[in-house]
Amino acid sequence: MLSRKTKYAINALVYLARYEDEQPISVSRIAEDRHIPLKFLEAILTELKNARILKSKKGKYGGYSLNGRPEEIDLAQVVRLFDGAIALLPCVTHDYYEPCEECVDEETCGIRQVALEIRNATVARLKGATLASILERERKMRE
Amino acid sequence: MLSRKTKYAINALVYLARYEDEQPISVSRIAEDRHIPLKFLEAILTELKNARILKSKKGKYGGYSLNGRPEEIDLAQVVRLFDGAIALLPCVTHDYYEPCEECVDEETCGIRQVALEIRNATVARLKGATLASILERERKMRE
DNA sequence: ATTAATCCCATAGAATAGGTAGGAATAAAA
DNA sequence: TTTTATTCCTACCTATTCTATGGGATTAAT
Repeated sequence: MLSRKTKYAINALVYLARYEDEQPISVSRIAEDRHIPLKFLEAILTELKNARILKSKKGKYGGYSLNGRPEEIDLAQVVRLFDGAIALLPCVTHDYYEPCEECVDEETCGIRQVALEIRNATVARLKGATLASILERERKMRE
Repeated sequence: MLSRKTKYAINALVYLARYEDEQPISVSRIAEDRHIPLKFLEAILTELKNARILKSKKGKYGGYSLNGRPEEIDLAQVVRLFDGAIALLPCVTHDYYEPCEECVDEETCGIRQVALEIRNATVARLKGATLASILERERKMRE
């Protein structure tokens, strides 16, 4: 399951994409509109900024903006940032690779194969889930 | 990522399937062979027994046995038992269903669709990963 | 009786999740 | 130049979950 942090992050990003032309948007506006604890969201947006997914503008009338087009920002990036590896096992991740401590022989590990297939399928879908595509889906469903 | 508990459980189950004709097998044997902390494994096998995935025989020469054929026991059952829901969001699980607190409109939620597709694909693969199929994969790979 | 198991209950340290508090720095507007 | 609205920074806090460990009661085969 995704952590609250990740879900809040996704919600905030979708919000920013939706009101793209009103950027920069303040943390407090997003927090109120999406019912996210203010200070918690502040920390989340800071992380997104450090990861260069968002950019910020300080001072009055400042706030956060997407650092890139909604087509370029996808859920794989966000999930990895907050929840770490997407895979079920450390030995099938690309970014966070580590052997399984208890794995006697990685080459012939039957669980590993399954985990690898699941990872590949999941990553592909998360990468396909860009902010743009999420907004598009929502638009279609509202009809 | 799967918890250690789940990984230990899977390892123990594969071990039992592999030495099916030597059942019942004691906790201490599995713990030593697979390098799992004894008392921790004891608790894990108790849970598997309560879930009727294993059965036990007390006293000398006792131990644990699979409660069913290796074709009938799959990773979806095990993962659900120890790590809970497989889905990324509570609103797309079957067993543990809960709405997302912050979700304004579940019907038109764009993230939900993605999460649902991922869940379906993942569950299908985990259900396909029976103990029998895992052993079969390992056999093939050793060639 | 002895031995080798499971069963049962309680405890505990470490890490993580989720959230809070207060104030400094910055920048636009009045 | 003061006010106002914002991000930035640092520190803290609590509850829960994860990963175990310890001791002894019960059961059953030899």
